[in-house]
Amino acid sequence: MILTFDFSSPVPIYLQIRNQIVIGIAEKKLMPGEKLPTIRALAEESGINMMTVSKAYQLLKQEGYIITDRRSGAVVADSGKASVRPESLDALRLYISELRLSGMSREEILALCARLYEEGEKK
Amino acid sequence: MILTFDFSSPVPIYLQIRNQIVIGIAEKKLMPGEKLPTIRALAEESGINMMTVSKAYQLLKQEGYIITDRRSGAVVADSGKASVRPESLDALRLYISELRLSGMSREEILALCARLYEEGEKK
Amino acid sequence: MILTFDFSSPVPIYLQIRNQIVIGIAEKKLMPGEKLPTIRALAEESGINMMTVSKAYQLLKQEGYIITDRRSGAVVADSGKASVRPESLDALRLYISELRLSGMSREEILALCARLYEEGEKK
Amino acid sequence: MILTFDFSSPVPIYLQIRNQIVIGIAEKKLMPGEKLPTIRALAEESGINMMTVSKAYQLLKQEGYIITDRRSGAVVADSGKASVRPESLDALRLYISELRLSGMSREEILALCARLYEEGEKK
DNA sequence: GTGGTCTAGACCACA
DNA sequence: GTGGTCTAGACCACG
Repeated sequence: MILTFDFSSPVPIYLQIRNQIVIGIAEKKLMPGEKLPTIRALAEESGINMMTVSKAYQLLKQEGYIITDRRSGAVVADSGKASVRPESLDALRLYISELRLSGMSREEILALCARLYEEGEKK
Repeated sequence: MILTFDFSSPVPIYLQIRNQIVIGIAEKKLMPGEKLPTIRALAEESGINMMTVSKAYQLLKQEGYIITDRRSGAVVADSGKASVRPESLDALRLYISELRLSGMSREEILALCARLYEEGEKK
Repeated sequence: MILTFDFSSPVPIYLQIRNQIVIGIAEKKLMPGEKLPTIRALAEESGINMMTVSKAYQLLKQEGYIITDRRSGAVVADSGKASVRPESLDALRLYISELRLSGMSREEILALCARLYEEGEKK
Repeated sequence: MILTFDFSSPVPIYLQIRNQIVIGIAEKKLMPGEKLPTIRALAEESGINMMTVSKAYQLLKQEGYIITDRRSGAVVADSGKASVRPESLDALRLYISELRLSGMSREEILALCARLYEEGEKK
């Protein structure tokens, strides 16, 4: 599990970390119960400040994606613990609208969604 | 077509305007060729700063969703003229990941996407 | 509304800020719609770092006690928007247990609770 | 008397132990004079470090909830021996504020407090 | 002007 | 060892 960053993106770094970990869990690159790197380790290997990594972890914890155990650091939570953010639904609606306006058909869009879904299944 | 704003959202106002207009076009509340309100009019009726509305219109124009005509102001462009933002794909992947982690099955997610797509078709 | 801090307390500063503002709202020293000091102003007058104050405000926002408006800073939200944290109930149970074990009777405890409640009513 | 732990809670483990024992005494699951498990036994059966359990017992002793006897280990002290922590009052004020802001009326709050009090009486 | 983000360093309690 | 907190300063996008 390697993280990559786009420092020129409007998406803040801590959210980029959070997003990649969420996708990693969904696509089973990170399994429930698996240990995440410690804040310090992740900060060091990625060159990101500890506070920033910490912010990402706190967000992930608050959303229910990970559990931070005082003794052993952070581990991936069991699936189904996280709840969908209402903004996610709005955003999904928006992106599907954009795809349609770019000329994609209903079938193409659904096929795309299915493909994205299956990205995590085949593993 | 009424615009609503969430001033406490992290999404900047100009993007909220842009997003609502894009969804409006996709869901056919705004038809190709239809005139949009002038910047001044929209700013006044919604209590938003003109600079902010202007920024939204510039973005919409640049993305190909609207065309600005010196005489008649801004009109909705023909469908298929807009280009998909490359971030959209990543975002779609992220949102599908979130839906899956909330416990939704492949079928439920695809049904949701289809429903979001059809929101604009039935009209 | 003057904030006071106990730097030797195990309760972190940002929580002390949050708690005092919550109490202030409940006891009507801060009314719905009222503007809170800006992060910078509060940081300066209290000698606390901006980031710490910011953390308190973000928590208050997330819990629904305040709304941060991109234009005018933070204002007190309407009452009834916030939801009780389950930990609060546990903590209440704990404190009532402690009061009882210190020898207070049922009536004394209820009178104390009533008094604390009315602290905000008489204003 | 079974102890449960939330390792992802900000409340340190030793306090979680202490709190559960205090509630247990108040709700008469632990009676004055009753023997508590030894530090070693409690540590083993719950998988907690002995140092941590010891810290909890020291705190309980210092607060007057238990008495440690060289021969018979730790026993529950007589009621009324414990002293109220001064922070308790502030905390109570805070929690009542939170309940009020969640929309509960004076009567509902007092009824809740009475119910929490009686939790231990009916036994 | 505002809030939001980030850095580089530090200290602390907990286990 | 871990995560949690705090500081002092900086930059940025937004409106």
